[in-house]
Amino acid sequence: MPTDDLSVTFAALADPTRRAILARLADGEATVNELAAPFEMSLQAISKHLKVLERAGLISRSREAQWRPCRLETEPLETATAWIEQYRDLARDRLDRLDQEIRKITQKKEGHDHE
Amino acid sequence: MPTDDLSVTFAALADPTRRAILARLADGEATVNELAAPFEMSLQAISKHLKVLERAGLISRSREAQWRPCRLETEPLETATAWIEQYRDLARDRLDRLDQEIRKITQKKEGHDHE
DNA sequence: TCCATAATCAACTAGAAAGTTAATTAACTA
DNA sequence: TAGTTAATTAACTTTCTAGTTGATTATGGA
Repeated sequence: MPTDDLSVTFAALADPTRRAILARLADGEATVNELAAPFEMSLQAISKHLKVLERAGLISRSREAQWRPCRLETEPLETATAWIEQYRDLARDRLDRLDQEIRKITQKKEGHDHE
Repeated sequence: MPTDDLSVTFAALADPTRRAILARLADGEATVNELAAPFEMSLQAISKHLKVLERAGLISRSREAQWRPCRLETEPLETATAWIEQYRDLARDRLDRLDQEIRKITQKKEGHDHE
């Protein structure tokens, strides 16, 4: 299993239960039981999912009496989008340049056709 | 293993070798051997990574004689960033509102202090 | 103190992921 | 046709993941 930050972040996002938990947390803090409520699976399974999210830095947990409220942390989300966008943009630029080349060639050809 | 599109995309991105392959492809098409060259692992392993990327729709492959050039496909990258940004923005907005509330309360308190 | 609640830890299982080597397919080349 | 190159498929191993149940820890309340 890769252990670099980006891999850990993407791996954490690669599960619908964990993404649903993050979506819920975008609305505000919640306890483990609250987060577990919508799902069929056991509380222990949710606890494990939270551990994965915490390890990825996507959530943080405090302590209030016997509750451990979770909150969303956006920093790894920034890093993840930054990575994706970098290569999306590079690919886009390259395609734009290709497109321009094709246009140039096509225009030249059309010019010759008309003369 | 979850099989929904987003999970498949994020899982594909959760590996440094695969991300390096995508980074290379942002520069333009490449064959399997070209993509494999920078890595220590076997060609077969790279072939498997490419299969994962293809299944996620992150690359497409054509055929030219005995070569199968790979190209980057950006559509799943868009979907992935869209998901992330949605919840990042929701969380950001919520924090902004919280911040305003705190400011209001602090200003009221300060007002009273000075009267 | 005793009990209930919130959550985690421990041990286990089934299935998936990532790598290996060996064999196979497909296309070009002499 | 025989040989070479590009790439995939097959079989196998090791390690990790995601879930289970049962036991344990930590806190608060009667």
